Amino acid sequence: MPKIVNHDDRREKIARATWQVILDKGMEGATVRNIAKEAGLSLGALRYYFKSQDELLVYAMELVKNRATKRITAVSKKELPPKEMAIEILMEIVPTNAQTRAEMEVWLAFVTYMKPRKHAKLHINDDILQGMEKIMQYLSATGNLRAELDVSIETERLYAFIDGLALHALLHPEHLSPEQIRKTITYHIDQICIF
Amino acid sequence: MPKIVNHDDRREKIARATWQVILDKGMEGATVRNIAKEAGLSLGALRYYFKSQDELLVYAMELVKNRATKRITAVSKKELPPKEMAIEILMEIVPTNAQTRAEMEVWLAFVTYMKPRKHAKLHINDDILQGMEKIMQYLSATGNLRAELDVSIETERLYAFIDGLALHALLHPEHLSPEQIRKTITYHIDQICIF
DNA sequence: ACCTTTTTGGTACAACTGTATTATTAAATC
DNA sequence: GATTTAATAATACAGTTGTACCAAAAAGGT
Repeated sequence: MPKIVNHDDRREKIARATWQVILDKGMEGATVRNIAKEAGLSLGALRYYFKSQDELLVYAMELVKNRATKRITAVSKKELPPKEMAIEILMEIVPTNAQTRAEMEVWLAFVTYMKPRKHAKLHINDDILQGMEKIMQYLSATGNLRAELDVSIETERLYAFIDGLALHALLHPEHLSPEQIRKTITYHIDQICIF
Repeated sequence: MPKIVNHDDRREKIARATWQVILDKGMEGATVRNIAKEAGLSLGALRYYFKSQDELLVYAMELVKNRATKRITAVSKKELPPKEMAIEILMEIVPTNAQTRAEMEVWLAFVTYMKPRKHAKLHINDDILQGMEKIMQYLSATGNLRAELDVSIETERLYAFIDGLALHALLHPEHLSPEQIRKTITYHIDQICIF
């Protein structure tokens, strides 16, 4: 059993370099050579940590997913009133800063890249949908949700609303400031809650 | 002034072949050779109609935009009650059939492809935003909109909601049937309108 | 018939792609 | 210190890319 010093750290560093290259040059620019150059490694070194390009891309995307999941669960751990809690979690999904914007940009590039390639299925959105269900359930259980609403459709509506907002924040960041995003999300929550 | 028989028709045919290739193999597969093969032309012939690949891609995307615009304006010409009119127009934006799904898939692939390439700006979303503004304005002018609502934020909300729904319909067509899409859209319109 | 212009197919080329292979260095284990 | 393994670098290769070029064909006008 050989002692491996920092194998996983290196893979993560390479994944980070991959994100940067995708941000700079798009999915087409995510070549093994560009990634190796960004990571400061040789082709051979890169190939040692990832046997193929596909393995590298999949790993990099799973890391994106894990990061987002971690951020969201961290927020959900905080002690907040139901409505504020919902708003904070939703704000964590919509890209508002360079960090989260980069994450979603990479994710979107990867999704459209993988779309015509059947074999690899993506389950990222399922997690977000589950999050929406949890939020609606939470608001309902704490008595904040207006009683006459259809929870099932409202979940779908919130899901679409948030992802659309995220898409717009990504494609037109100059037209949708973080303050406007928060205002719009708060508005929606207020509309489906009592008061 | 030489008589050109069907120059524009050929360019449109090539653009259509480009869409098909993007649908089949993604943006990475949209090579001049693949497109020429799909269109049944030689490399030289293709190059005669489009001096560069960029010119071809831009032309193909403008055609997508024109098609969508035409479909929507055609619906808006119909004589319908305000709420039904709004629903029909919104249904035209969300991809519900193979045709419109293909259009949006190509558009999304193109947008993410062009994102890191600064020079070319896309104005497609501006048109959709203007459409949302028109719908809200129309609902408001005909007295269907609930009075206490903030029209500005409601427009942004509708905009995000529809684009999110469109994104979901594209990425998870099995989870969002046309009937469900119509039901969700109708629900949203009902929520912001009187009755 | 001739000539001009449009349209096409074929080929060539330099650059880039993912992957494979090799030799060499650094590190760990005995 | 010896030896085994991890890690790196360099190079090679076959395939694909966008673009350029050119000769042949088709079409149109005179």
